Amino acid sequence: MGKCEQCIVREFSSLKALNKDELIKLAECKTSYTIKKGSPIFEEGDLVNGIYCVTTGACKLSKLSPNGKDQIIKLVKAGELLGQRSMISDEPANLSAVALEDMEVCFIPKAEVINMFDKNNQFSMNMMKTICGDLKEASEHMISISQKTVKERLAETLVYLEETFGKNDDGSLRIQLSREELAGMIGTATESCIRLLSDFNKTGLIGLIGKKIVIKDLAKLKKIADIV
Amino acid sequence: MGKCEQCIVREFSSLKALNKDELIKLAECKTSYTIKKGSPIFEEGDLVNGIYCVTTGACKLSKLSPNGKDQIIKLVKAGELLGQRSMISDEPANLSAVALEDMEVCFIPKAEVINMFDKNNQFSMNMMKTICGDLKEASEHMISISQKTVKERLAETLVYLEETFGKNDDGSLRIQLSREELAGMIGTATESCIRLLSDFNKTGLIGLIGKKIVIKDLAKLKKIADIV
DNA sequence: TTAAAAATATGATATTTATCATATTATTTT
DNA sequence: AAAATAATATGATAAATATCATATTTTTAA
Repeated sequence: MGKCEQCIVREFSSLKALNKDELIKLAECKTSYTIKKGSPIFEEGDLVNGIYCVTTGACKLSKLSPNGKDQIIKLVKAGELLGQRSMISDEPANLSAVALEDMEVCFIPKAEVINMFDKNNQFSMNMMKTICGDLKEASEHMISISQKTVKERLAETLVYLEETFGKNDDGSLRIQLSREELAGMIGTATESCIRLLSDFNKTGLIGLIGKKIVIKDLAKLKKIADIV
Repeated sequence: MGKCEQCIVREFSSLKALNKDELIKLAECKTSYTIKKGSPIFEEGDLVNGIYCVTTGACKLSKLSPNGKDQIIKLVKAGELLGQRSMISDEPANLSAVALEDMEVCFIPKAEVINMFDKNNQFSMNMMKTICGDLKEASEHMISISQKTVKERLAETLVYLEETFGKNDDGSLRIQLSREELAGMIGTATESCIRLLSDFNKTGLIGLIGKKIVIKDLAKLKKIADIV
């Protein structure tokens, strides 16, 4: 059983408010899981009776629509928590969490989280702030979908992916999304997404190495995305 | 100065967790405001140093986009709170709150809210649940904008408006939105919204009395919106 | 009350984006 | 390694929606 005390990722989430004793207690009640790329951590409709702390890897939070399209609401990376919404609301998850790469996550049962809420105000305040941040992002994402063109949203998303997940040695985006997943983030048809990537490639904004994407002109992409 | 104890709307928000003493204390520190239809309660960029409790009336939370369109993120009605996101995040508001009808609101300063967070866990838990609910709604709204047609979204919104705000004696929607505002909720051009209302009118789904809208076939609208 | 302004309505057209069809390339399975 | 499958790519078209123009109605202000 790993020690939460020595786990650096806790510094990046609400858990940073916990003191030594609380971390020791946390280490005793948590369960660690390894999740293979493509596997779900939880699925739409599951009762998530606690929260997951992502130690390594990243996942997507998405919802399958009746027409078969998977809309990606948010990407969650190492250091972030997962499942708070469902746990706090006491409702089944409205989104599925699926690993985009191999992951390690720690599950913290609800009773323990609630206990920490009660005893550590800074922890609950941090959690509130995180959720408020998510809410702000959701509003902005909504406006972006409703008022920007697909081209602008693709540019915006590519910039976000590079700035959030970094790049490999060959300059390609570290986080590997299929074209279908990228389309799901943008809220467009897969073909439209592929077509625009192709355009960006032709105009030198990006490079395409197989299915890998290299950002070649970040400044111009930002300009297209209208994020100055 | 009104007594919070005797104010029924508190039962509809996180404030329901407060006990008698807390309500008396609240009544002492709150400030009441009257807001005329069309006036802002706060605007994008304002630091909202507390929360507003809506006593009567309703308002829209919206964001003005660079192209001049006002995207409506959420409607807030009597009984609900306003400004939590900004207050909790300690950030300027990312949305403007503008009265859709004459309103009465009570402002509760941040210090008092934080104090209640610390002393009353149920209150902070309620607040978290509300914000989580908002987050869920935002996700669903996002999916709706990205995967449903304008027609489906208009149907969905009309159903929502009748079910949430009720109707007048003549059967028209109680909440009065301009076509432009309705378009802003749906995320479409005003003309497109007007055109579809006209279609719905011609096919007997709704009636149009001047600018008022009467829902005539709720079941069929729900079917169009795909909310069974 | 009348003139001016704003909101609603509708037609014509342009633009954006989705869909369908079909290659081409990459990946997996046998 | 070859066959099968899946992912990516691109063209041709259709559908949805935005935009522009202009008329009509409603509201506001002089």
